[in-house]
Amino acid sequence: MTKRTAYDEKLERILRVAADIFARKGYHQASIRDIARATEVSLSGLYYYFDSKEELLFLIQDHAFGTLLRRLDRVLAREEDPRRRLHLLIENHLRFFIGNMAEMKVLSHEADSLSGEFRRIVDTKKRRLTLAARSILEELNPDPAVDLRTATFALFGMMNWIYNWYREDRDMPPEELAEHMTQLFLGGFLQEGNLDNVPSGDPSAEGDTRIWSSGPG
Amino acid sequence: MTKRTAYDEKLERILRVAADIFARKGYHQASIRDIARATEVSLSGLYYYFDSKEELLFLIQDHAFGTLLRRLDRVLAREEDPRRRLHLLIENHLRFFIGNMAEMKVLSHEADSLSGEFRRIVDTKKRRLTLAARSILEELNPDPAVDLRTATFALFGMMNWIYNWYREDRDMPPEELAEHMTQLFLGGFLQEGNLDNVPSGDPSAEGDTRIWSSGPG
DNA sequence: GATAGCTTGCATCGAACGTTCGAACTCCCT
DNA sequence: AGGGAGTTCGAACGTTCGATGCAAGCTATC
Repeated sequence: MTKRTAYDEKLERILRVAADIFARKGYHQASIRDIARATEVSLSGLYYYFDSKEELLFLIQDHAFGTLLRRLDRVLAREEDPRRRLHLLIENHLRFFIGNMAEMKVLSHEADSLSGEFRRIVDTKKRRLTLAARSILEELNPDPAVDLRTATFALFGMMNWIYNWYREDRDMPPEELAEHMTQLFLGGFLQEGNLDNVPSGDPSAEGDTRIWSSGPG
Repeated sequence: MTKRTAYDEKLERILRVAADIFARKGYHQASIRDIARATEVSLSGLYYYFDSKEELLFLIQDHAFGTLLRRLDRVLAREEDPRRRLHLLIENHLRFFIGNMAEMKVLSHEADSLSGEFRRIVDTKKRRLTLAARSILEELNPDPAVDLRTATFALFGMMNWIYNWYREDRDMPPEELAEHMTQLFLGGFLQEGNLDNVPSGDPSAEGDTRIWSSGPG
């Protein structure tokens, strides 16, 4: 059924190039003229493939999120152990993120730039992803003192923030990064087994030694 | 020295209102006319307080970051224990973040909107904050297998992401959130003492499913 | 009541923006 | 060879933007 027409291919090319530009300059900064120049399609010619700049943004986001979710479903389908499921979710997320930095930056950064029906559709997909993560965390039977909402968003924060710092030529590949983050999230930063409560301030503290003093008094 | 003139107060009010607008509409979306309307200062009147829209954005970011760093210095000065220092950093960060959501959203979201000298100055402050966190993590003597760069940015991701989900009326106050995140980061999601490595796949498992395919080759 | 700092309204500039429209081109089916 | 649908284009529209200039008025301090 889904025949691969020339139309489809050109549209996908436009989406890819536009995502790059949106990622680099920001959605509102980037002009349709920029995209026309980069795609080598005329200004008016672009409007044959979408009705408005906002729809173009929507198509990028929806396509990216759809792919991410589809892969997640596929990957999670054949694993039951909660820890491994968490690891798979993180790996899937990071792999796709790093492999499609532009799209994912647009997704993270321009969430508010959509409105109306466009916004609703993307938000629904986002919610599905959040719930998937949350339900895995539930399966893990965490310390009941842990707030699940906080933990879920902490996890996504950890993962999604990478577009602010990750460099392919400098940082480890996604699979390795996924291991690190899984380990970290499941309690891996300090190796020591005993984790008594994080200390609250001790009133009998020492003098006024400023250990880390870098800045203005 | 620093006398509190009417000029200063009005400027700060402008910065505050402008931050609100930038946070809500985005920097490029918001017009100087929007800010004139909201501050009830005339269009030309605004330009008495800054020379360009970009400088206005810079003033907001620099002021917010400056305050954050100043408070951090003060708070860390009287604590030596690395765990408590980490807790203080997180608490300071979240408290300021949540108390100044608009400014911090602008800071996180419009980092790329500055250029030249403005950009340089803000980047320097950002770097100082990153290094402060990193050096505390070093003091903690973590599992040497942990990559410090990754861990540092994971921590900031966890914290900075909150502007995407935190609601004052729904979520816990910053102090409590700081405890949760400190606990989480130091290894608190699962309570169990023994954290053997995150499971690598058990070869005796089901069929040919690749359970945990990590790492290149 | 003069002086300096601050503020206003209004008019205007050039540049850039998203979008539209009718004409033209290309390709395939007959 | 011809026709029609699908695709592409150049040119232009109307609007908004950041920024500036200017004459006038306000207000507080000496």
